[in-house]
Amino acid sequence: MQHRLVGRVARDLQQATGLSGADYEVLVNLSEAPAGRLRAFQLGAATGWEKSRLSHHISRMEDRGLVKRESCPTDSRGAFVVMSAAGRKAIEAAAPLHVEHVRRWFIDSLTSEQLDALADMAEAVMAKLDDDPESCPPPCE
Amino acid sequence: MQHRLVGRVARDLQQATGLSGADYEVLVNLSEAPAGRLRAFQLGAATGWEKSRLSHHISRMEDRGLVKRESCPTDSRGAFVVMSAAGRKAIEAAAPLHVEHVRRWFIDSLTSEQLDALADMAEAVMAKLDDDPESCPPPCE
DNA sequence: GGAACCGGGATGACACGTCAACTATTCCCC
DNA sequence: GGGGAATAGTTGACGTGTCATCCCGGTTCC
Repeated sequence: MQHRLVGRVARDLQQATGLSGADYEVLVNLSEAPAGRLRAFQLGAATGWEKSRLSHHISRMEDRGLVKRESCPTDSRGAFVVMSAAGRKAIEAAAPLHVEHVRRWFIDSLTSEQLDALADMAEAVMAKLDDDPESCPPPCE
Repeated sequence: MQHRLVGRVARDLQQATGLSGADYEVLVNLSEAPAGRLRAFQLGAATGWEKSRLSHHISRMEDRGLVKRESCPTDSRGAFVVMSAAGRKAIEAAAPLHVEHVRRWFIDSLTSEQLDALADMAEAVMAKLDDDPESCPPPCE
């Protein structure tokens, strides 16, 4: 069901705005940052992605003109990811639609008690994953 | 959380047995079928995958020797997917491990009441997705 | 000062999924 | 029985995600 739900919401978003779920997540994070710019590693932390995935995705988004890369003056190996005007426009168009879709397909299907219960479950599973000997993928800091 | 959980279980499975989640699903379905063989469309229905995805995946598994394709005598456009000896061995090695991992990371994190509640939620969302008028590309307002 | 090491990031190869054609066969109905 | 729709499956292009590897600048420590 998770697969179908996410697939559905992603398709709706894609069709309506041309943004993938990943694009959306990147742009949301950038739009919440001062001046729409973040260091790549900060963006990685915010999304929980590996740096490799992030780098690839930023490249693709750069090709489509949604973001730009800028070098960092204080750490010359670093890179900023900056939202372009097109990126800003895209996220502003997409956000309300996306919220509405999630509500329509997910939130409205469940009662608020169910949502609370679900949050508890997610937390329980995450806790289990966290205090594992060698589970490193997301929170290695 | 779903992403992390599935990722974790898949990595464990991959590392221990060399099978991906998709491989596993194919082999489980084949192993439950008489003679370890199914028509491609039956396998598609069982997994819920599109035929294209199935075809691609079967090709990859065929390259690795886990399954074979055979043509169907009664419908010459059809194809059987048959588990090979290696495939049988792989699934028999993987199944108990996989069950144990799912239990460890998921089932044991939750109470049985939570699991029941989760099943209800999944059903509710699926029902909503099912009785959709195929929400048209143009936000049919 | 230089070697070893670390952290930020890029890159290439590859697995996976989806979409859009395309082929080939079978079904159905006039 | 002949032609169009439906069915079964394949293929190619493309976007996405992971892994391993490399590069390069900064730190640390001798």
